[in-house]
Amino acid sequence: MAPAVTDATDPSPTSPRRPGRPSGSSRGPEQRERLLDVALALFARQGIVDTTLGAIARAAGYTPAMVHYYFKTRDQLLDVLIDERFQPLRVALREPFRDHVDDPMVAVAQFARRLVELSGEYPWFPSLWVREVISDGGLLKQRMHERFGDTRQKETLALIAKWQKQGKLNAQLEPSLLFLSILGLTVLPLATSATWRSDPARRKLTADHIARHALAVLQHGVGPATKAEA
Amino acid sequence: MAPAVTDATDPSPTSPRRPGRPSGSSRGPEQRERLLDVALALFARQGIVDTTLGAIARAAGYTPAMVHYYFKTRDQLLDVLIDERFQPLRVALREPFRDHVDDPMVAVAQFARRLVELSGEYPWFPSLWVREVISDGGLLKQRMHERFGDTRQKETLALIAKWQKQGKLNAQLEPSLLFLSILGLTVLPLATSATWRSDPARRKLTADHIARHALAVLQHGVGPATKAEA
Amino acid sequence: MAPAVTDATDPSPTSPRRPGRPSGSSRGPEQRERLLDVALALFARQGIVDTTLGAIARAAGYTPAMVHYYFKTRDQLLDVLIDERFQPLRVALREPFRDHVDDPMVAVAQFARRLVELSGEYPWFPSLWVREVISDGGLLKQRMHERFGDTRQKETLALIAKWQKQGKLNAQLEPSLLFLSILGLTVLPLATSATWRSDPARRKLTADHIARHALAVLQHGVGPATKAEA
Amino acid sequence: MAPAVTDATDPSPTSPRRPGRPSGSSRGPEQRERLLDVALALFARQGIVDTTLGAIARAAGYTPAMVHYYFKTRDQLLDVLIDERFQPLRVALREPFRDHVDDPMVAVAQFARRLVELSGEYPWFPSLWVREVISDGGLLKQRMHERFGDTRQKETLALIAKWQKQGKLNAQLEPSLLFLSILGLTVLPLATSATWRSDPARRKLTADHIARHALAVLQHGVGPATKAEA
DNA sequence: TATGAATGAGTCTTCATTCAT
DNA sequence: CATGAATGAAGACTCATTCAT
Repeated sequence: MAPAVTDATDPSPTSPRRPGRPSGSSRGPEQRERLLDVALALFARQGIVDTTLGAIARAAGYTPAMVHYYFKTRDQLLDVLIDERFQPLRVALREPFRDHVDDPMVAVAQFARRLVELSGEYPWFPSLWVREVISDGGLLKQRMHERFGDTRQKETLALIAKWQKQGKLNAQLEPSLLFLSILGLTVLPLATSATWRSDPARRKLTADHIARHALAVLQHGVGPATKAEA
Repeated sequence: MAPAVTDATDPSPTSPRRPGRPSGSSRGPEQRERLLDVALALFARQGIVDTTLGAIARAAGYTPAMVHYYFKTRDQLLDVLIDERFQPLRVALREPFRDHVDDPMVAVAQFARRLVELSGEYPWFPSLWVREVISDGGLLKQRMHERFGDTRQKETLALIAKWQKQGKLNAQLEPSLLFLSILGLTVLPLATSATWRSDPARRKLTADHIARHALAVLQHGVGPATKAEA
Repeated sequence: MAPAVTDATDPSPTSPRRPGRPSGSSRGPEQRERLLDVALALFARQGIVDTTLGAIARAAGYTPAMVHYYFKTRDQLLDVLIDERFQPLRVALREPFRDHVDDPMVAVAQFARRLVELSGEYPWFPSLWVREVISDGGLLKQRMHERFGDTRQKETLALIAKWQKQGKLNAQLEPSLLFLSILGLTVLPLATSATWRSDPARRKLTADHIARHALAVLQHGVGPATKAEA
Repeated sequence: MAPAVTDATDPSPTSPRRPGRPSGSSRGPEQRERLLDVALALFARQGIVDTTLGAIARAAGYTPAMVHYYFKTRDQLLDVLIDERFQPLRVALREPFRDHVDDPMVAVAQFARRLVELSGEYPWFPSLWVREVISDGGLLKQRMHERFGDTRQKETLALIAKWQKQGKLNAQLEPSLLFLSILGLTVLPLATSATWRSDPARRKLTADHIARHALAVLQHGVGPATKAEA
């Protein structure tokens, strides 16, 4: 048995050294990727706690033992998921605010749009984000915090405050809630969508509708258009 | 002893009859209430699936067997929770839109405020709502649907559309997303708050701040105040 | 009784008297008798091990605690059952062989008939006898042995042997199996009968048929009538 | 992957590969067989309901979890038992009546003998048959019915009636009770025998004695030999 | 006399995990 | 690489039993 001091904190998104074979070829273990895909899908559908390793294995056409072969423990599977699947999204989502430091409204709009886009590309994202990342007690919440604590948080808040002072953002906003609000207007509806199949009123809601709606609220609120905007 | 005979499906289409109770007072035994309280608290903190009956019992100072004494099965506990704790909130939340049929903005504002108030009064509400009611695969989602299917849904959507035509609501909104948006701006942040203790940037965020922020977004969007509103 | 929802499955034999008021009547421990009756009925239908004290109580319209009130433990209930319900039958069944010491065939016939009669009067008898008294591992087997070991067994066997020598009984018989054979031809079919409701071939089989059949076998075997008997 | 039968309910996206079994031999792992053997032995000795999976495991030298590994649930263990252990006996027992369609007395004799033989070979048979298959409420009764409903029943009864008309069988017999009678004369005594160790009168009763006795009754009844047969 | 409340002990079942092959 | 075999630990649920009232 291995030394068992499996440091879950190990942030090595790159070379996930497979024990034994030196892995000469570049042929990544596609099994591994497949398992990650399947895991994300099931986690998103049923919640993490409700998804057994056996279920993941079965859905992927493998044996439970194989899941352990690739991810020594259940915990490590989660860590890998965060490092290899969530982290990239996080990075991608930061861009709008980097590219438009002077025009927050543009940044906000792009951020919202990108959220919706990414959710289309990675269907597991909304559900997992809502249930397991932002929700209290979410299984990924603490983990993500540990892995990349919000280093830049203070700066970001300061930036938002500055925008408000400059009259570029609604001064009534709570800076620390800005991002969460955008998520709440985009990702939250998306996280509910699977059920929409059976809900006639929403059946035809596409990502586009959601994006449009979110932007409408973000840009004008729910009230009627004011004259200045008409 | 034997695995028992014929339990079969729960034959109580109506509210599970509370036997014994002299029926004078509707107050169940306080133990029962206590267990429900504790259950809600733990469910909200750790998620439903992660909370064993044993944990609930222990937290309440009893034995696991006693939980079964009051709620024959885990499933029935959930049902009771919905009927006795969630249902009342649902009813209370409908009022604003009943009382202000002609002024949707007032209704929206009151609805948002009430959400925040109720969340203060019932701290389990935001977390459970986000994780277990609106999230895909949430354990209460299907249950709540079964118990009170959204009868009035169509009418509500029609009403919203009417408001939009009357120029009382932002015409860009997706009617079916209106409520979810309000929830996303109020309940979602509240569902994240327990962790805020350790997040200095948000430590002082009170329910009031959240309410104010949500109203700000709902009334004006995140952009700067327009002249018409100044 | 537990506050939890009670199974609606139970088809209580008699009307489930709601307990409480002493009911005015001569009030012997009729409760006790009632419990014994119900216990026998359920034991016969589902087997002893499969029948919980709770089920007995419920079927009788009482609470489980009351069963303990009358019969301190489950074991004692069984003992009482043996003493008060089985023992009398045993005695009654001995008579034929006492009354016809000189004519075993008459005794046998009467014994068989009486078995069928008693089974009609005490419907629990065949089933319990087969499952719990003669079957290996039957819950009553050891108990009955302890309570009234077959004192007279040796004498009885000797008597049978004597009959055989006198040409009054088939000499090929194994004395120790005589009684069991008679039981096997009468009580065993009766113990199967409840199922017959759904078995068209046997639906109309009455106790009379069974008695007649058993006597036919006992008197002539299954072969065709020999000339001497014609 | 577990060898236990996978739930047909399982919605596994891909085909749930039944790995392992080389499919050449139909022999399952010997552990499985061993567990079945032990289960039968214990079921016969103590009754099915009284035998916990833990007891089976322990008696076989394994852990309870392993029983679940091979038989997903207690119920499935019973089903396997029926299919793999009872069914073969059933088939074997039919032969006599197939081979001697014209001479029922020969068939009956062979059937009785075979019952005794099989009981010697499979000591669990008599006890389980009496307690769990023919007894009302026996755990295997319904199961066996479901699995192989008595297709040929009607034909068999007709055949017996025919024999009676042809003077080949006692006309007084109830056709539907013929088989049960033979069982009652052979299997029933055998089902009692384990206890005979402690019963001096029966200690030396061998299967042979029982067979001889049963045949004696079946062929002549319990009465003395008639002249025609002398 | 009768019961509601409560529990300890035990059973079935699941699942992550290990390990020899 | 991959898996079948096996298990420890834990959870849901049941039930006989006790006890204060």
